[in-house]
Amino acid sequence: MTEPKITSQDVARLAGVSQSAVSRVFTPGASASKATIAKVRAASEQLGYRPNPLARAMITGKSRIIGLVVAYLDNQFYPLALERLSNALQAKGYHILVFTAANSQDGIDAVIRDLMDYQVDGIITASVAMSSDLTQRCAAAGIPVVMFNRGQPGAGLSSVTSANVEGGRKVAELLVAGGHKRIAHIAGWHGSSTGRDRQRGFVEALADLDGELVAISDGMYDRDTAAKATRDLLKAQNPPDAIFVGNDHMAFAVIDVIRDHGLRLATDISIVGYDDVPLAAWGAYNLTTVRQPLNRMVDATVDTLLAQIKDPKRAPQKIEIDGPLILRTSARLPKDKS
Amino acid sequence: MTEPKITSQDVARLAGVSQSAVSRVFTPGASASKATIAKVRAASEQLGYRPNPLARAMITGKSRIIGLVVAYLDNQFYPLALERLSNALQAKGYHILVFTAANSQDGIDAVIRDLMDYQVDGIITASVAMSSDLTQRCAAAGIPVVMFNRGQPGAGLSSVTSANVEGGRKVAELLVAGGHKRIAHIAGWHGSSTGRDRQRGFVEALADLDGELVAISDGMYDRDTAAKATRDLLKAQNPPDAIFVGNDHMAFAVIDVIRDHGLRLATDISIVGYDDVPLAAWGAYNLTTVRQPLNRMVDATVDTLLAQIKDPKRAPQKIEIDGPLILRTSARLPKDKS
DNA sequence: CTGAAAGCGCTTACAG
DNA sequence: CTGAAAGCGCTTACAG
Repeated sequence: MTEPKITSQDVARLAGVSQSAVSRVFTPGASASKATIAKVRAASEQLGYRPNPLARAMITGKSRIIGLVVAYLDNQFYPLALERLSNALQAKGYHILVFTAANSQDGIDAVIRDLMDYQVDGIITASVAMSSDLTQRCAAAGIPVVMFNRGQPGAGLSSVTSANVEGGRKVAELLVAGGHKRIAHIAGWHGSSTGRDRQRGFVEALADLDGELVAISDGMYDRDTAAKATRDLLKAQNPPDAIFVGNDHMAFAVIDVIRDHGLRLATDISIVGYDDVPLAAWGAYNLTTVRQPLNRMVDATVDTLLAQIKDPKRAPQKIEIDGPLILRTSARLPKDKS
Repeated sequence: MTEPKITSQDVARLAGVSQSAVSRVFTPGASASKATIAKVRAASEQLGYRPNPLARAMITGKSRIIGLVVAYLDNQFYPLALERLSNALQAKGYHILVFTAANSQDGIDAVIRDLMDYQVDGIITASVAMSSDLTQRCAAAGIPVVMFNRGQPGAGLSSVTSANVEGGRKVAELLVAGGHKRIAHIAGWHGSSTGRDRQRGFVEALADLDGELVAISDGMYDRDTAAKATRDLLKAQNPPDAIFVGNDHMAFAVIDVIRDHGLRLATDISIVGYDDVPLAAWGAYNLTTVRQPLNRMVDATVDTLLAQIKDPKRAPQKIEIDGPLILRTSARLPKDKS
């Protein structure tokens, strides 16, 4: 019962024109007379013809497909990014081939190779790093890549992040101004530029301000790891009175543990996160955090990628977008602000 | 600087065989001698050849791409479903073309048409309904569709849901057994089978048990709508002592409002959700809810879809998977269970 | 502006 | 088992 596929041949026959004429009518920028256009449109309508994008892709080398590699979908930040990225790209007429990747280097490289086979016009990696080998292969294949929410040392790739060093610094300033004396940090994964940058800004600013940093550990962007780190901190003979947590997702786990111990937020211990995901604003957490301006980051990502697709010679861009500190109730405020 | 693409011609030349021989080596099931296979593999390795899936798709009509349409990414249930679905499909060698859809009928139909153009081998819609017109077109085009977490009256499409009617019933039984006297329901969107089924099971069971249903409203699967509905309920001269909320995502909003009003969960008012997303188990909410068995639902979805791709004449299946009530602390327990 | 023709990179009968 | 050839559904020089 499968309907036969309608091809440009069928349309040509019905419209009484050549197959190339049909193709031209559907190719933006190609020339065709009004009469031809009218005949072809009418015939297409009647038959329900739509050009086969696969055939088109094979010739032009442009698939209008963007590969999107994403991980950490349990952190609310990424589904939201995926949604916005997807909408923005769809609006520009692109389709999105999605890969969910565990964050192992082998897995990611295999995935990107697959993507390249499909002749994607560009690749966005969200929360994921690429090996420099692969980076070069993409460049060699002429496939632009932009990393979302992650940077990479060399100059090979475009990336869009928030101003993470600066963000870490803001948190240090807030905590010191709030009079905290024993400050700890449960960092984002050390394997990510994002985690390292936030930590660096935080630690440097703390040193500048003579704040006392009592402990640092790697939370791996993981709830359980962060929870365990928190329990360890609270077990100490002299527990911290503030913890800067590398992202909101971990900060929620930290808060759950804190409450479990009967401690009061802001009063006994202050918690600050990073991202400002929607959940951070919900009543149950009310998390003080640094906002990552998601919409602006997404726009920058899409703009950069499309610009590079349009002009393959365009140099990779490293874009950093500043985000504000959002004051809520999980951290004690400085006297003059409260 | 763009590298030229390696084709089967290049490999054939280097290996000293015909282009068809190269193709056969890469086509599972095609016959080739050991010697040929060895020569072709060696040459491919050396050149870094990988067959072009687009060209292959054009001939075979099988793209090994599955279209995935998803909405409501702010509800934690769906990103998780997306992740699992994506992983399961990737493991089977499929690629996933993702569309995020607002839940408007026009938008979804357009999206599915796009998907069909790309000759996807199958379509999964998550949390989204399809018009019967489109359903027929997919059938006519021979593209199997399975709806995830949503059913559809007619017999046209496969669907995988949890046992929603039964789930609603379980909640009614819990609430009545817990001695609640004024029970309200903030339902899932009436436009969704899922929302309607849960409500039906709940209302019917309540009637059977002589429970008093004081109010029903449509929460639209939306936080703000649910929050407003809750405020309205609490404003009444005689507010409810229990609310069954159509999914966890809305239940979190309901709980935020309840606490805002200084009410104690389970003591003053009981809240029950639906889904059992991870957040439901976190300390901040501890939500009593009906679990949707995500992994089993995903497995059933993938199995059904692949079976239908393999055998296009296979009849559509409507699969319902039972999920348990998860008792936490947001709802008062019956005496004998507490 | 328009048609005939070549070709994108493959798979698949068809002979041998 | 293997090669020559046709063809999937398009785009794009090339003439006219």
